Amino acid sequence: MREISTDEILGPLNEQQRAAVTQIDGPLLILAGPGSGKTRVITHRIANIIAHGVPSFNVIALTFTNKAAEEMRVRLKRLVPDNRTWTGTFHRFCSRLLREHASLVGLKPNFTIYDMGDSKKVMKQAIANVEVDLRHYSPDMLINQISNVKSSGITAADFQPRPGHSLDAIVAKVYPEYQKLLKMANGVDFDDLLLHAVDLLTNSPEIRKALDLKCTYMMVDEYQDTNLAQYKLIRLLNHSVQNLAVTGDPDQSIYGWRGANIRNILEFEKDYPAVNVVRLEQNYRSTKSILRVADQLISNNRQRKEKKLVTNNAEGEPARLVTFPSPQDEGFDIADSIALAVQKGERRPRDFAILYRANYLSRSLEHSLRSVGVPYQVVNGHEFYQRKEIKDVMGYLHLLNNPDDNVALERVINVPPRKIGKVTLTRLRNFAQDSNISMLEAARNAEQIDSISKSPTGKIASFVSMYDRLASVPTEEVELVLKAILEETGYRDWLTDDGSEEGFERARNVDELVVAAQEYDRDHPDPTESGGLEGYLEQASLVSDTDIWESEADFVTLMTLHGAKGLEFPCVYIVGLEDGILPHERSSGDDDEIEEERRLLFVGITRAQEQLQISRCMNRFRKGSYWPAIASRFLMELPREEMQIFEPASSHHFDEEALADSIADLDPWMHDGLPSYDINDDVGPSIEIHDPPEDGDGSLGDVVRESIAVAQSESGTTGDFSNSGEGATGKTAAAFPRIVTAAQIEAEQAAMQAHVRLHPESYKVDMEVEHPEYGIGVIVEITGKGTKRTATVDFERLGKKRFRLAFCNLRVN
DNA sequence: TATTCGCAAGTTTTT
DNA sequence: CTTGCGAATA
Repeated sequence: MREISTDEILGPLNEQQRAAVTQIDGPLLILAGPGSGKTRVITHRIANIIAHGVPSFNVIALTFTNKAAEEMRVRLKRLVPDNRTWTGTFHRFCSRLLREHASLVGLKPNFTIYDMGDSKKVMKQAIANVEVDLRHYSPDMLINQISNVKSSGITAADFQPRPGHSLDAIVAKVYPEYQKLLKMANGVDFDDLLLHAVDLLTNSPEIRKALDLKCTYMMVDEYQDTNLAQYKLIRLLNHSVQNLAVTGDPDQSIYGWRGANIRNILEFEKDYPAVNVVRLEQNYRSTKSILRVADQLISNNRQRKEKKLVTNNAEGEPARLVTFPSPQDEGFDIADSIALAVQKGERRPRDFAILYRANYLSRSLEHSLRSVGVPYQVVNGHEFYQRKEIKDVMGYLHLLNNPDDNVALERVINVPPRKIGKVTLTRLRNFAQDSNISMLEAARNAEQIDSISKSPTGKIASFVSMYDRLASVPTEEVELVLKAILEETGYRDWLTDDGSEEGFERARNVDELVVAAQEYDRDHPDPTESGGLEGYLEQASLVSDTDIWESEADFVTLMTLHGAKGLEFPCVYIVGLEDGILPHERSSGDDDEIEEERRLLFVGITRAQEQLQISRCMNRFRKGSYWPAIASRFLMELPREEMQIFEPASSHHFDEEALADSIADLDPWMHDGLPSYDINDDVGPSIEIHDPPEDGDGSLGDVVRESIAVAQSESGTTGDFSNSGEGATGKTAAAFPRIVTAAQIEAEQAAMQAHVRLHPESYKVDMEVEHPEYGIGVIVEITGKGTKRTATVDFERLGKKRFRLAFCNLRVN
């Protein structure tokens, strides 16, 4: 191993950072403000520990996201090229541990990790099985409650309902049943990964001790986000030796709703009395003015460890506080200003991030960015894996890897349709549960099940034999397994059978999955080292949304405030600062929850390096129509006197009722990404915030696209991230963000020019129109208005059909 | 008994 | 818009 010089490790550090890095033994609490070089401290500290003779494989670093783990791994490798330090997420750590000792917690090593949707199905089944009265609670509330119990490290056997607590009483019944079903399916949910690991280490002292001795130096990142189960896990692994260093920032604790316990960090000093506390307060990220905004906001929180934020960075521009009439204005204004900055050559798309409280808020922003021609990526990780076609194909993979996976079997047994229906399935399920075998096993013996009549038996038998043919395919290369599935089941052909555009879209997604599998195989050639089917499935289950973010590519980033934690951008827009959105209406209960929402905004603000704009709208689309929106209370907690404030001009002829009407009529247009006409025109001019771009001569978009093309070709050569090591995230995950490239936008616009879809009022009788399915026809009658405006079209081949013009896909040549 | 169609309801954050 | 659920239909 190469000798690392002390200079190399300590040189680039400030005094506080150095204090954290040079402490090797004993407990250490690093309170790290945003942008304070936390990752640098962790990696340099590990390097220092190794430099002092500790074998690198005795050091382990736990993070929350794969992205953070990956970054740590890469940066550590730069300092200590051939280290064998394990870096990864809690969940991955536990998953590894459980696969090794599965039988000790009643699992088999090939267990399935269920996502939320699948867990929900199991939960519904459990609820049905125990016949509880759910009149006063929804399944979602129950899922939540059980998740909370699990996050506290309480197993089904240990659970004690509080007397007189009706939800607890239900949990006491459903929780054990839910666990029973999971166990039968050889599956775990996310909470189980932690819970079972804690269970394992608690009940197997030898394993606990061995692991404790192996992990002699432990680092935990984002400690403020740990829940009780994670806390227990950490304690179990720091029993014999307490060389534990945790980093965190109570002001950035934003996962309380998930069971994260801010107490863990606030009381770390009580848990480990010998602790040394280091504060990293020097900020290297943001301008002074941005930092003051963050500081003043967070000072409204009572539950916190007082912490200063100081920086030597420039004063910078004042932050901007803007009020827009509507989300359309908000979107177009942001898109325009980004396009302008890119056009002038001041910025590149990747310098910008637009952050919001909830995913649905990205819609109008996407629409605007498209119209203006700015490439963007929406970081919404599970979206891809949540698609039906992807879940179906993954279902087959899961069933092959884990034949007990009943959820997967129920998902795929009749997809594509094999004429095996609900009733048959229920009988199969009941038989399996009664005989304590898997549903696949039950299917093998279908002819012995009295309740199942003759005709479905044959269908089931042919499904089973198809499964057996697939099961004979070697699982070392995921790509081959995937292709065999598509071939054998005819799934892909079934998608495109009806010739619809949607079908082709789905088939493309499936193809993308095959490409991802290819890449996975390439990056994980060794089946024993997380390669092969099992490794692939595990990784697919444990990717999160920020993991999927492409930092190298030149796109504007759209993501939730939660997703943005740990990242930084030169220019940040935070949108939707409205009561009910931020703070969110479903969390505006007590002070604690308001404080968490405030921290969420604090996280958003502190992502910004140079420019920050916070905005809100006076109207927001909710429950089918536009409603006046109230400004977020947080806006009054900002240092308004030093910010640039923009309100709509008073002369602006703004008629709320007319706006609501006009936009309600237009709503279908908002979602479908077809900017046939500019909603702005109906609303009136947007407020003047900066110089409006030159009138529409089309040159703006072109210039933007051109500079984007250049940027992309540059990043293509420089941005090759050669990730060796374990490659937890790897490129597989990187293939899935919803990216809209300049080329795509161009193609779309070209297509739109060829076939133009019109405003509902613009269609006239006798017009010739084209429909994607029915072909060419002539409008013979038009009635109604607004969204009810309906045309009757006489098609050459199929005769007359009626269409609601606002929704249909009729185009004029 | 499976499939398809129509209608109603609903949209926080995520490992 | 999307998803899920129930009723009609083949």
